Amino acid sequence: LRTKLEDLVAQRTGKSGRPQKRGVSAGLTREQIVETSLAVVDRIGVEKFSLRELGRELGVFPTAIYWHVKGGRNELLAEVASCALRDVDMPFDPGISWRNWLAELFRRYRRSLRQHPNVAPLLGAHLVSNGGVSLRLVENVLAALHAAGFRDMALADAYNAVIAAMLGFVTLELAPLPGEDAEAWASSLTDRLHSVSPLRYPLLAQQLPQLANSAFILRWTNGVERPLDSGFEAFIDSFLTGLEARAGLLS
Amino acid sequence: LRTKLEDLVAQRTGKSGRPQKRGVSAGLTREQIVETSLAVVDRIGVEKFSLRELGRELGVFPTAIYWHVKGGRNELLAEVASCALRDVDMPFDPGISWRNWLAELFRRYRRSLRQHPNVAPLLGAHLVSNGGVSLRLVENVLAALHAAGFRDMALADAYNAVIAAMLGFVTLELAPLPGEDAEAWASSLTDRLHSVSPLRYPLLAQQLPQLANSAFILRWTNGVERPLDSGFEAFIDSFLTGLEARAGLLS
DNA sequence: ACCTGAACACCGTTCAAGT
DNA sequence: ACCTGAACACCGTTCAAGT
Repeated sequence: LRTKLEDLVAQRTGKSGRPQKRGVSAGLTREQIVETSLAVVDRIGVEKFSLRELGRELGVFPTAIYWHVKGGRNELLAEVASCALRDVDMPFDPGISWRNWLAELFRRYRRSLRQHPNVAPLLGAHLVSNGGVSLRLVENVLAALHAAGFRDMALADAYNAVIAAMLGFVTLELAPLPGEDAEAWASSLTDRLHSVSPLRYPLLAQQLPQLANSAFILRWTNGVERPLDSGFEAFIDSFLTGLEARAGLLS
Repeated sequence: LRTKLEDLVAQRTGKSGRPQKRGVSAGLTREQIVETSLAVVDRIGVEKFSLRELGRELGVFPTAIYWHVKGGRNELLAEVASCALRDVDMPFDPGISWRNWLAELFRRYRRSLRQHPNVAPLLGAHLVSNGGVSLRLVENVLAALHAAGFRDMALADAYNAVIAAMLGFVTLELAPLPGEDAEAWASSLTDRLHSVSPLRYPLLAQQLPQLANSAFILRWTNGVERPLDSGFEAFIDSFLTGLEARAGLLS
């Protein structure tokens, strides 16, 4: 029954950090909080990211954060997402072909996310942090598609397709492993693949050398350790070729 | 200091459910647990899904679940993911064109996930639950691509592109809203869009009627309330047209 | 204005104990 | 075999209090 007290003690004397400078302003700023949050997410992932851990890192009580960012954890993660995409911005250059411009955008987006892979689930699978993509980038994509000839409804559809293409592959490629029992899960998957029946799954069994741990659904390592470069290029090439064909039909 | 006691009491007397049948086997089965888990995820989403809530729903102590599923929460969510995709399976029919077969697969996948939209983040953004897609489905996709002429490395790349296309759009379309402050966040986004400068963002401002709440990054509602049917069709049409062109270059 | 400190209502998971 | 019950080590968030 005294564990509660111990909890309270642990609140300030966590293994690593602890609040210091008693009674004096720690001089927190919103930017500092967001940047530290990104660093923490980079280190432990969004699943395990907590305001208490962030407080430890900053040397303040976790509750101090709320004064600077009212929205708490959610708002912080949205900021982290847009922070990770700082460098993706790319002015649309009417000199270059719209297709090449989009291809370059896709590659830049992937390069940026590879610097902060743990942010991928935020961008790909949560509405809020979709706001991490800047309106400037949206405008530029619209400009590229406008140059391609898309208008009105066709523009909206093409836009949605482009954003899905930009986020989709990379979200999957960088999808995080299970937090704890990663190696147990990995070995259970390799067992399952090793004992795949060539009768029931002939192609899978035959192509396994090229596919195991290098293909979606069949891998136990994500894109950080094992980038899917050629798959990515195949994907954006297919998509953009098709989009070009679509643009050609626009009258 | 007595709150700990109250916590323990609350453990069995949660608002809704409570363990009954003292001392008698509750007759849990793994299937029952997984199906109830899916129902709970459908109701409250994976973020808020907890073993304690699941225990309440099942009328047992949350710790009882560990006897049936050793892996705890992670293993359960993986099962939930594969459970949600039960009906996606589709035999490859060599009679139909591989392109049409893939298009139909994409639509089936989307239809299935629309029945369980809260499962989308699991499939799109976490390595484990990628295992939710059955090996049968993998084999069939390989068969379709084999019929298209892809071999070896080109097959692996095409496969990765196809899976990314299948999951990517839908993951984004069904991305969940922020749990709590959804309406606060929504109104802040609408404000931001309403006050978009036509000088800095000419296309965005002009196309806003078609884009607001219907386009990625610019919406505050997900695909459950607002399906992006035509965007989806544009996406898969572009991708498949490009893939077809790629297949044509194969020698 | 900015932060501490206590408190509330949650979590996942382990493990001994009951039946 | 199957479940209870207690315990441990965590969470996010609110709010009064300090300075």
